[in-house]
Amino acid sequence: MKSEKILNLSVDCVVFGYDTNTKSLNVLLIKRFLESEKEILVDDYVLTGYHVYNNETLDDSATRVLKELTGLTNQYKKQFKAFGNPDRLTNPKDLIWIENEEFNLRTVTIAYYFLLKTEDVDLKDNKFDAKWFPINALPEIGFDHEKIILEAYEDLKVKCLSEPIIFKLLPDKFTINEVQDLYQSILGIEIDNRNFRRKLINKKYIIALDEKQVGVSKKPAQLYMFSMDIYNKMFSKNYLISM
Amino acid sequence: MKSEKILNLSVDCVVFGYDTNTKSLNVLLIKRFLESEKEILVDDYVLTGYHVYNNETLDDSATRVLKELTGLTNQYKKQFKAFGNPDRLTNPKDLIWIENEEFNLRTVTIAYYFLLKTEDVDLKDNKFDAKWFPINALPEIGFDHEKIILEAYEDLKVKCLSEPIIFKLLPDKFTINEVQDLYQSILGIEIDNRNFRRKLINKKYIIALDEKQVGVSKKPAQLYMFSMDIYNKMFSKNYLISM
DNA sequence: ACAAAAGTGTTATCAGTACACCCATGC
DNA sequence: GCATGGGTGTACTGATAACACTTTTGT
Repeated sequence: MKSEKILNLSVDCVVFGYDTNTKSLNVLLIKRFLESEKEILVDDYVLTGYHVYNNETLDDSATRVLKELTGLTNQYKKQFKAFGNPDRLTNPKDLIWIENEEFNLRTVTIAYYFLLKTEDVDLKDNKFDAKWFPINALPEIGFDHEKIILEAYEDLKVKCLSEPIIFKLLPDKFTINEVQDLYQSILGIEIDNRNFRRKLINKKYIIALDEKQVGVSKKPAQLYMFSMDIYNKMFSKNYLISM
Repeated sequence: MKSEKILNLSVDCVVFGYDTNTKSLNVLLIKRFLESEKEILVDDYVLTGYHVYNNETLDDSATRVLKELTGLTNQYKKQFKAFGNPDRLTNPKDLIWIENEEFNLRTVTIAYYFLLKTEDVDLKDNKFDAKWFPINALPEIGFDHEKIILEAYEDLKVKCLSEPIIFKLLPDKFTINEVQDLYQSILGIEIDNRNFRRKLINKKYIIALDEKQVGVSKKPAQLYMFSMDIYNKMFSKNYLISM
């Protein structure tokens, strides 16, 4: 089977990263720019995405797209929804853009989100002009990609309450306060520091290291790591009905 | 835009219903049967599904498919995953079957599940030979549809813990014990009746009616209903981090 | 010595869990 | 009158929530 693009099928990837300095949850977007002789026709940002090839799985497709953008593989990935409204690519700007690409007008996209460590991504000389944007300060966005981003964000909010995926967004070694800041950024809430510390430190899969922060200009904090092994052994399925 | 099938895109619907008598969570499947002169070529069950039309949304597509099978509209519906492995339709039996249909070999299906009241479905003279099967006693199933069913079931298990979707599976008027039985069927667990009653009756959106069961051969139970209005007004988003 | 962020304890309240018997009804 | 499923109360335990000050470090 020859490797051919499926013209009415794509994957789009919402790439989330967390910046521990600015304490903001960011999305990685690529630039879309097109001008004629006298005017700028398209100038905005979109998700990274591409056609699915006829001989690859949807998951592989998303993995490939992420790799082309960031060079990274083996990142946390979740297929969260398919978007396929007949009019999803029919804004005037999008129509102009599509003329230059091999897209079918009616394309269904399988949307994924990725969670990764901002520090792992090097955007110097990125061939797509990729840039991080805070989830709360998105630029002008093309296609229906803003909707896709917001639905990914909703899914992330729900999922981070019940699964330890938050650690995918943090460095391997982190402080308790960094975890708290991250929860606060994602959920948009305030959390009591004392209660949060106690709760987190009591988890067996949160391991205190023999290390403290270095290079900080104030009191350096204790570092911790997350152990997926221990977490998995704990069978953390509890059937708490809380509807 | 003329209404045309998109040959490499379909929706498949996992239809869940609950039988309060047998206390089993059921899935509605349709018969697949094909024979040559001398042998039976295909004889199993599959999900109901169909191509997406080029001028309809994915949601509309699923709604249409459900309506053709059951006559019902306005049922609870959730798009939960896309399935698109290149080899998902390539079992020998499936290849024989596909010859008779207009399917592309590489078809991506957008999978939905529906929750409805078994009593609302009339299977007499159903043109697809549809039949209910307990989720724990599925027959031989074609394509990759068993996988799709099991993933729908997993999603349902998780979702019923945090959202009141369980009532979509029950009659409008139900007893506390019916709700308990349903949770037990879905989750495969035992629940303490006294604790469960207290918890449920204390919810403001569970309303005791001025009615009891009729036509039962033992002590008739108090009937209750679920109020979506009250539930919605309660803003039940609580940010309990329980990972 | 000072600024900044790290780190620490107690109490009150609520929710979950475990557990065994009586009651109302239809037959 | 009896079999069947419906319905009830209490005590224990663990988790959450509210709340303010001291400590450590780098500069």
